[in-house]
Amino acid sequence: MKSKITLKKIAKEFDVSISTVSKALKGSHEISKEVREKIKAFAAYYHYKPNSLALNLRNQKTKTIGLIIPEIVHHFFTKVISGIEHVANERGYNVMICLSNESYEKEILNMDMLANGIVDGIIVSVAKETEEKGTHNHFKELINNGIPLVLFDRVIDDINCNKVITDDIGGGYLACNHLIKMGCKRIAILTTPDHISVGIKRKKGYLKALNDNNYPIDEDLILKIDEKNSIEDQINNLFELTNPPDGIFGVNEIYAATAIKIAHKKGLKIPDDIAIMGFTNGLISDFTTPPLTTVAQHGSTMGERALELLLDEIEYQDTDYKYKTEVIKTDLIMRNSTKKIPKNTFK
Amino acid sequence: MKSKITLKKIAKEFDVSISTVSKALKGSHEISKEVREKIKAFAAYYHYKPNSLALNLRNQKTKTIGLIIPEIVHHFFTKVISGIEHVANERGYNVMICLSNESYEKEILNMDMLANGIVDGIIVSVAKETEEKGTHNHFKELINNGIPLVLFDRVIDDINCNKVITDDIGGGYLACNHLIKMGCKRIAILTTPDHISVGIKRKKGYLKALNDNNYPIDEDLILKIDEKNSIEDQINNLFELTNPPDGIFGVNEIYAATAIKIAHKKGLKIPDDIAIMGFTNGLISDFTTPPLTTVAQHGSTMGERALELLLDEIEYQDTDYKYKTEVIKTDLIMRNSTKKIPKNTFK
DNA sequence: TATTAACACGAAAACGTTTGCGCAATATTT
DNA sequence: AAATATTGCGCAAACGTTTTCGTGTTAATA
Repeated sequence: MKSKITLKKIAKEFDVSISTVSKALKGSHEISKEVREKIKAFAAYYHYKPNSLALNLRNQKTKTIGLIIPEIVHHFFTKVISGIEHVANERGYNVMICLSNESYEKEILNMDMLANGIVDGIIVSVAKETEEKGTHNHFKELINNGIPLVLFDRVIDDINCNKVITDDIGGGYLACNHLIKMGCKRIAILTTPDHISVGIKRKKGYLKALNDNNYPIDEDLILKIDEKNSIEDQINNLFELTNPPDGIFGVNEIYAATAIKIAHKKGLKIPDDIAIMGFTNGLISDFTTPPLTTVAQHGSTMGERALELLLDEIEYQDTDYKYKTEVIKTDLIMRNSTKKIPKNTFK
Repeated sequence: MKSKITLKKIAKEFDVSISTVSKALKGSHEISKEVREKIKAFAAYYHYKPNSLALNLRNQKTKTIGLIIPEIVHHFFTKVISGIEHVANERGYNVMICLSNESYEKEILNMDMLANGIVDGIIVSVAKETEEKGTHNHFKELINNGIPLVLFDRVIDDINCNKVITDDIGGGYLACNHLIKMGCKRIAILTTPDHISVGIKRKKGYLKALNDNNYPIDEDLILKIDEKNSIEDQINNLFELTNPPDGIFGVNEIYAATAIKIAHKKGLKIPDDIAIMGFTNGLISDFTTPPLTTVAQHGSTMGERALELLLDEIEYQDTDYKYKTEVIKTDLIMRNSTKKIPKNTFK
């Protein structure tokens, strides 16, 4: 276990100064060819690599950016990470990923840790607990400290910074509108409690689609799922209604896939008896029976754009930088859980 | 955009030396109570936090560990990350996650980057390309540089370091044996090409189970899937055999779930006509129809153990450290894709 | 031969921290 | 009053790097 080779050790080896070694390794013509070559050879032999900490300290930048996400066992966030990694590679940056576990405390802890010189900028998707609490001082402080911040997916309106969001309203509209086109008459939505921003927006799109098509709004068909209790039990109640839905829109993959599961148990045929849609084209959607029609939200594009915005801000020279909010459009992925069955032509 | 507050700036503010400020903030009694208090108050007001880079450089350690995984859009690895994060939090470490994208080059790039003082140790799951290539010098160099290394899941036998592996052979045995118990007579395996270590091992377990039960080995039933071509097409061939299988063991979730998909298309009933098993209890398994019986490999436990081993090595004081290889047992998760149907009692 | 140019290298500061040691100035003891 | 103890603070080194400036030696020019 020999310790790392440094400029100092090389300098001692040849009885020259540290600066000579540094210059030699950089190929400076200040240093005679002879000395240059032998130092280079020696360094190569011992696999010399400049210590990053020292470099970062000197340069006052780390070429590393921090990413704080609520959860990692989640397909959407892994896609975002892929997108971020992709751009980071291209532009010579590293990524430090931290998990908030949806906790307000942990989010602050992570931010404090990253903010102490470790990273040049931070990308965050806000934890549920923070959204619920509505306390945003840690973000303001970060910005005050001059550390560039980009919020994505779950953002906070009154923080002034770059943002990348999914067109959740448009996606909700897309989903509900599709179910209407498929001939559904009573369309339910499986959504989140009211403090989750993306849930609210997707529901907004759903309501708009109903309105635009002159469908009545039935509160019985709006199910706000509380994840502290059994998701399956809560969705099951929907199927027990005296006047049950013939179309279901789940605002995420799990809700929709669980609905499929229950429909199977009830002996309902999908999509004939009931059509089911999801949101987020994740791992599950393609392997349910039938495969889930869903709204794709392009996680990796979001990641790419988030990092690009961050780096633009970091590398911006002038003083008149203007923050942007980018909206990433969603797309409908048609599969068989909502297939249109022409009336009276089947059997 | 005011820049970060430092000891130097505080020192200038009160016209004292940097060391006075440092000591005051640490509550040293060397400094008079009066001065101590006013410095503390000032620092608190400006949210002073010591610069991590400087600290790390001075202490010659970073309390950060590096993690290199081949892929992140993969449930198993996200579970491992969760486990690692969990232990890291408890023991005051940070985690830097890097993706090799299954590429040999990128793996080396990541290792080089991490090795330059940024981290105190590294955890790696080897990229497919590296396994295929069989070149392991970068690992040896790392160890030579005195940087602790832990390999997990996909490991290399002739690298001397701590390792955490799944009991892949045992898991393969568990799966195949279960299918035998369920009454299957012709059991196929969907596995990987021969250079992927975990695929080989799971197949080994499958072969052992066949042997132990005096089942013949039929090469037609051993399908090595080449992911460069359509997985679905390759599996489909299995169903077209003149003497097709009545049980299928996929060495991962995707292969098994794809088999289910094809069985549905062929109009086969699962598990009555054909039983199907997976490996890895991921997101998909619970949402297929019927839900997949599978072998759970406890990713988060693996992550936890990997980091614990790494930190033990990092924090070890004496010179007689001994490397360990930990084998994490697998468990059978019974679901309905392999349900035993008692003969002649159904319909 | 005296002046200047070119060459080859070293010293030192800077990034932000911590900490052992030294040294005044005061306070306490003989 | 003299010797000693205590208090309160600063200096400087160390971590590893880069880079500006200075300087001594040799070579080229006037």
